Amino acid sequence: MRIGYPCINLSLQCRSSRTFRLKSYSQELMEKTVRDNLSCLQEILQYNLAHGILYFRISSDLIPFASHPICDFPWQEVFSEEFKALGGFVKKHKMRVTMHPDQFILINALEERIITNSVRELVYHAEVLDLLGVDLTCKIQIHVGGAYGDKKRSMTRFSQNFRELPPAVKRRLVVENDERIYSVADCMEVHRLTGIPVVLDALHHSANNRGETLGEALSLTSSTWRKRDGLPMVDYSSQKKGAKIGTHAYALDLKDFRRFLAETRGYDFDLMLEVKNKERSALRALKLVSEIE
DNA sequence: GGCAGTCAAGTACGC
DNA sequence: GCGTACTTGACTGCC
Repeated sequence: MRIGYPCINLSLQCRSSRTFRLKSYSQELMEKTVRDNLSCLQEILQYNLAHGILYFRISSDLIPFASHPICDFPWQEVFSEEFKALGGFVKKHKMRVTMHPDQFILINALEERIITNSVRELVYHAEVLDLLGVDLTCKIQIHVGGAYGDKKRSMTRFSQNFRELPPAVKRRLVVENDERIYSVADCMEVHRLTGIPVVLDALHHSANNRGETLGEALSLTSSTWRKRDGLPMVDYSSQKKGAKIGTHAYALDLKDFRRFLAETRGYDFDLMLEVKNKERSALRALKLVSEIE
């Protein structure tokens, strides 16, 4: 099991997700921002290696406005060497990097415009991973999307639109269960229709399920990962006490995490800790896991 | 320097 | 049909 955290390292001063307002766009600002973001990503990966963290989610803001029509900056060519070096580092140390485009990415939308924009954004994500030169275990994780009043038809639309996606996106795309609409069982149906692997989000599962235990859900989702997809991906976060179900806690709740480990014993997977204090919780989780083993 | 409002993008829901 | 909540970190304007 590799343990990771998303996008930001709070122990470091730099951020790999610096952006700017659309109104401020210029090629110069774009170049500087991307250069700084890539340099910070290098710092983060070095920090991770030094601390035994081999799993990391790269921020979608690495290249701001990459899929926006305003972007006329050939970042792919300008920074190809930087990407190659970063990817070489990832591969050399057997790390896994993934990406998670946000809620606006909907390939089952009703409006053609939304699908077009989503595909552009997915192509950008695939470009980043391809430029790094990392293998197909490095995934792009999205949710199934909206229900639009008819979940079944919306799932069918997902699978139909999935078939039309560029191969570079298709081979990296995975779906994650969400806390309101698409449960693990729904994602399994999407898997049946498309063949794509399912990421299990443990907290979402606790809020939205059909009675499966966590272990049963993990057994189901694990079966969707082929050898070339790598180990199954699992997202875990502690529920913030007293807050709405699904709200991420500030720090890892060790008691809850122990229970999670007990419930998932016997399965191997890579674990993404979606906790606000980021790498600090990842380090505590690593320590706990090594003590148990 | 600090704070509050706002930011490319969407859906769901209540009125 | 319209406004608002959802979630999140960072930018931006204002004091």
